[in-house]
Amino acid sequence: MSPRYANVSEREQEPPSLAISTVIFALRPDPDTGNLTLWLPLVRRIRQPYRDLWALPGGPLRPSESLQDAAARNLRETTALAPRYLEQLYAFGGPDRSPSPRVVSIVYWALVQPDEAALARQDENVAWFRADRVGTLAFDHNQIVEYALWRLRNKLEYGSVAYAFLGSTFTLAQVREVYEAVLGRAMDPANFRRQLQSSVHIEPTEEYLQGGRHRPPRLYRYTGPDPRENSFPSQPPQATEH
Amino acid sequence: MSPRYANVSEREQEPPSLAISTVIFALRPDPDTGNLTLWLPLVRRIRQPYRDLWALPGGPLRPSESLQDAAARNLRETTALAPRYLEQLYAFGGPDRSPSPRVVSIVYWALVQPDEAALARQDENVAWFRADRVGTLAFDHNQIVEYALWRLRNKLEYGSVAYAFLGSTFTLAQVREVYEAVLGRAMDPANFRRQLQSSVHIEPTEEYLQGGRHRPPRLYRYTGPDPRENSFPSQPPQATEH
DNA sequence: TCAGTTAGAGTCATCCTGACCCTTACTAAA
DNA sequence: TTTAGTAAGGGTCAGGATGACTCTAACTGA
Repeated sequence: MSPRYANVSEREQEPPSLAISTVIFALRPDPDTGNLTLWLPLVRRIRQPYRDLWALPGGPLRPSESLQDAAARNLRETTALAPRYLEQLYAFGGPDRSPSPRVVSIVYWALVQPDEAALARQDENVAWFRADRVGTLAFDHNQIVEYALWRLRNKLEYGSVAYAFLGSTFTLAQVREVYEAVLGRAMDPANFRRQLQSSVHIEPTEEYLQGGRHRPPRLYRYTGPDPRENSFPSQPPQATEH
Repeated sequence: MSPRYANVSEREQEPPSLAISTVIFALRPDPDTGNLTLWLPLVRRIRQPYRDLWALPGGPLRPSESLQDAAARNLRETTALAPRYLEQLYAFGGPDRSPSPRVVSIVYWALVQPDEAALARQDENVAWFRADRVGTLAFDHNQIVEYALWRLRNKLEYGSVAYAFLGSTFTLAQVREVYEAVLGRAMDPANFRRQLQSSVHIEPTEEYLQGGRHRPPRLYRYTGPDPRENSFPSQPPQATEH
């Protein structure tokens, strides 16, 4: 590698560059237990620094695209996925998070449906990892994944993010599985059902899921606001002036 | 060629410039009613674009400082304030949010105590506005202020942000005033007291606030975690490893 | 000394939650 | 055809939290 600057002070005159990265979450059955668990795709770095370590997918911001568009494109290019949910996570910009030229990363996080995730590209340099077993990543990406997990769990308890993992109709047990996978703990099926049904954002259909081994469960449909609207840009949560 | 981007890198682009801005909230008595209300300082733009309009304080990121340090410095330089609470709000980077050269702004929000706020610099080009009456601001700063207000209200209901507005000891009525000012509605004093006391994060002292016109209230002390720790960088909410 | 006001404790009905139980409806095996 | 097993989905019950409200204590200023 050729040094770009003769010394430190020269290097420090250079403005920090800007990059967009994404943390992509999907639910997949654990190969051992068969339970749904959280997975995310990582890409192998093919150059220095941190060559051969795994890292979050990312890339530069193009002149005419918004931050969110850049994240969506980036995600599509590395994993061939079109996520249902895409939201800004945090901007990471410590002066020492990357050696040599300083990089400020604006990180997005995405949720994809299991069937989509199955179609994701996967090769020598793109692989899926269990979210709690990613190993040592390049840069500060371990921190970023931890933070994304924390945000995901927080958001789940709050609102309607769970449906971003699911299709247009789903059984209540499927919603419960999403919660159990993300929060990492079992939940009482009866109480969970009661809570969901008391929520306004869900609506029973007249259809039942056939083909299971037991009593066929009713299918439901999500009718609330687009889950992304919970964050920016959003409707003012209460009219502050009339 | 040395790597310019932390992630999968592509060809180099014309980089958008990066700026740090801050939304600074303080509580001040309303000049008309005397009730505590939310205020924030704005600076007048002295050059194009949006010349003579009010805007959020902001400035560039220096090479060796972290994003948070840049926000703190920026805040100190424009208002002479050292806030008790400073947290990242959002990164705004739409391609059309600023005419001509594209600017990506990483926005922080700060909470300062009323006595501090009274010391803030104030001149022809720096003035305080009621948060719900800022008028038309430069760039997309109206959106940013709206979003910061929404986040503030959300965080308040959740946790321990209120104490960032207060000194080291305070009466329960003062905490209630903070809530009423931020949420914009009156709260039952008795129920509010009960809720706060059931919270673990607060501790009675042996002192009473003298000099009032009525029965002297007991002073309390906040003993919970630093309110900033609720967000990133934070303790892992549950130990995922070990 | 008294009127006014806030501090702070307590009451009560209601709602939400977690733990638990029971019936219904289906499949697969006997 | 019968029976065992399991998930769906309905329900009960006790305990905790919440909102509306009342009552007494303690101080100041007139």
